[in-house]
Amino acid sequence: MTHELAVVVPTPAHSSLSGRLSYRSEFPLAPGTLVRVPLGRREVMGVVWEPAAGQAPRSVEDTKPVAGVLSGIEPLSAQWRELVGFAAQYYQRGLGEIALAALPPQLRDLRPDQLARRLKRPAANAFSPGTIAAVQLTGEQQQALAGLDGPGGCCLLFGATGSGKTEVYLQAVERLFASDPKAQALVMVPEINLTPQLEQRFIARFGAADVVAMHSGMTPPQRLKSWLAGHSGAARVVLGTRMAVFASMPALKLIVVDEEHDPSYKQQEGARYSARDLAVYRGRLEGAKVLLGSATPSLESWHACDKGRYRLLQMPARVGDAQLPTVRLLDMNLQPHKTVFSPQLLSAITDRIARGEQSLMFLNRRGYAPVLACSSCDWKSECPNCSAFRVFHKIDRTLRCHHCGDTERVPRACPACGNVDIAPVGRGTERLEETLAELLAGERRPGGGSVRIARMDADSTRLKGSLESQLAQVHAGQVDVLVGTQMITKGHDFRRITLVAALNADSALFSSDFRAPERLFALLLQAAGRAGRDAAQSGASEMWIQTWHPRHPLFTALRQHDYPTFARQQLKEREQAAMPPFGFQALVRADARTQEAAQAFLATAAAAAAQLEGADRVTLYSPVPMTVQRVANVERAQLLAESTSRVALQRFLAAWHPVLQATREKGLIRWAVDVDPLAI
DNA sequence: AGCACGCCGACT
DNA sequence: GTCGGCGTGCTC
Repeated sequence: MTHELAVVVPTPAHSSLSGRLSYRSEFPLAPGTLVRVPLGRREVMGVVWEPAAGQAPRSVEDTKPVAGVLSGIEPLSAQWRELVGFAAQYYQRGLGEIALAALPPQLRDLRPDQLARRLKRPAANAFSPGTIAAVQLTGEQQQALAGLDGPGGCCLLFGATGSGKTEVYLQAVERLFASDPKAQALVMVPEINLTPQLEQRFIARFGAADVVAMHSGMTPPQRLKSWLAGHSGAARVVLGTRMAVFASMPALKLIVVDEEHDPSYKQQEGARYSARDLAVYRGRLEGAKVLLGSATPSLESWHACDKGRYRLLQMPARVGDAQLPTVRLLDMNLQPHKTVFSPQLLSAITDRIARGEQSLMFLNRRGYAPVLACSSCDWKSECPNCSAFRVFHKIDRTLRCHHCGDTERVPRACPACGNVDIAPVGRGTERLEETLAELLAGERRPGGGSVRIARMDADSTRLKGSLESQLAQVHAGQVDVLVGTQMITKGHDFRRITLVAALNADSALFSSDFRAPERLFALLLQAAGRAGRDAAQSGASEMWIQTWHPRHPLFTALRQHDYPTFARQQLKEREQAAMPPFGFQALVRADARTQEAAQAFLATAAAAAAQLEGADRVTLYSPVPMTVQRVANVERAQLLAESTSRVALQRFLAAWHPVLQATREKGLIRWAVDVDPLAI
């Protein structure tokens, strides 16, 4: 007997094949079964799905038979399929695109016989039980942990930096396992860099056999192994980056999203989903508790607490009597022109050096200088392919475009007029390191040696293992001053740092992006959180901000470590402007040969949208070029859609999708919808 | 996305 | 006369 099957396969949303395809099989196959099917001239992996409601099946002669079944693997659960279905619908992507991207690549790439061999290989991890016992919780931590048991599925753990959120996560998982030995927990972190240290802590507590990691830095065999361990239930803790939100976990009972405010949870290319939002949805779907943690929650989550949708758990104090650092604002209007390090800051640094303490200088800009310019003509180091400047990297004497990767040796003389006097404009971490080294050249460490400065950014940590070794040097006290980008502000538990300084915070103050203040506040508070984590030194720990706008309300709130006041004020502004979380947005982005073509495509699609369902409740703005208008010789434009109703916006986007698909424009390369965009 | 087919410039 | 450029279109 022949069975009709609906199968999702990896086809991008562009083609009209974004839904289920019909195949036939001699045997009935349960939804969730992994299969290989012929598609055009090739064979791809697919997942059996439930048939689409109200879609007439194709005639049998139009369908091809399933080519093979991955029989060694249990079908994916109904909840997993529902999560994928929701993500595809909400973020306007193909079912198969999301489903297949959520599976380990080796499942797709391995030949059936190779896969069978992998499945037979015993998952025999040497049995190594956790060795580190739970530590005694503070009163606040105990209350937070107890609060998890309250009503409602989603809690926001609002805990100061250094308040011991990780220990709460650990004990929440521990208690879950005590009550249900089969239960599984999913723990998410925003960045790959943060997985190793968290993994260590979880392994120390629960043993290596129970904990697996899941992130894009792993090799394909590792990823397959982790995925299978989660899917079979053998791994009780899955720890990973945003991709882990789709991990198949049959007994999922707890989801932790650490640093839930972090923009990295929102994918910025391909399927632009928010792993944090999907985690909340998944929690409801699976009946699992969701614990969002942050010292500076997203305004979305904070607002959800205001509305009673999430429960707020608070831990304002640091563990072990450690104090939060004193925030000091340094008015740059009172400094001589072109001051980089004010004398006050410099003396604060040298004081630390004399005491054998460490300082951290935070500047969110890589390279030596963002622009190189000719002093006699108007030449600047523009990228030939992008509407952006190439950044001067002095270390290897290159000009590098941070958008398209274009790299060139620094010219000896101005390429336009031949003048040899071309100079760096502005300052990145490389130059900051250099300037600081000059300023501190005369200083001595307690032992008499010269001051040691280290730089940490994406360039200095590019090689595998260099991040770890650099961190180890800092921890071992071999560094006096650490200069770096936001990479150094996240998560790292530096014990000897008592001074943090932000050197160019102002640029974000007057950004046109309405989320810029929220991001800046989070970034600065997080940076401040690197100081004084050791209680013995925390009393003298400081966060310095050099600014031209010391009276800005953002800094006033930051000085008090007062996130709630900041959030209240921001939410008020957002409400008045009907911005998220009070309004809902989606962007359509278009890439084309010319800017005109990109905008024409958007304009045509917008004009055709007027008649659609829900169009009266959605505002469509005019197409505009993107901030960086051209990248790698592709022109980019975008169009904003806004509504006060999430449901109306969703309905409209669903109706608009086929219109966008049918819109033809010469020179158009691709387009994509970005629902709940982080930046506009 | 792949992978075809399809119609125009520099090579054996 | 062919090899190959990437523009357009299809895949149950």
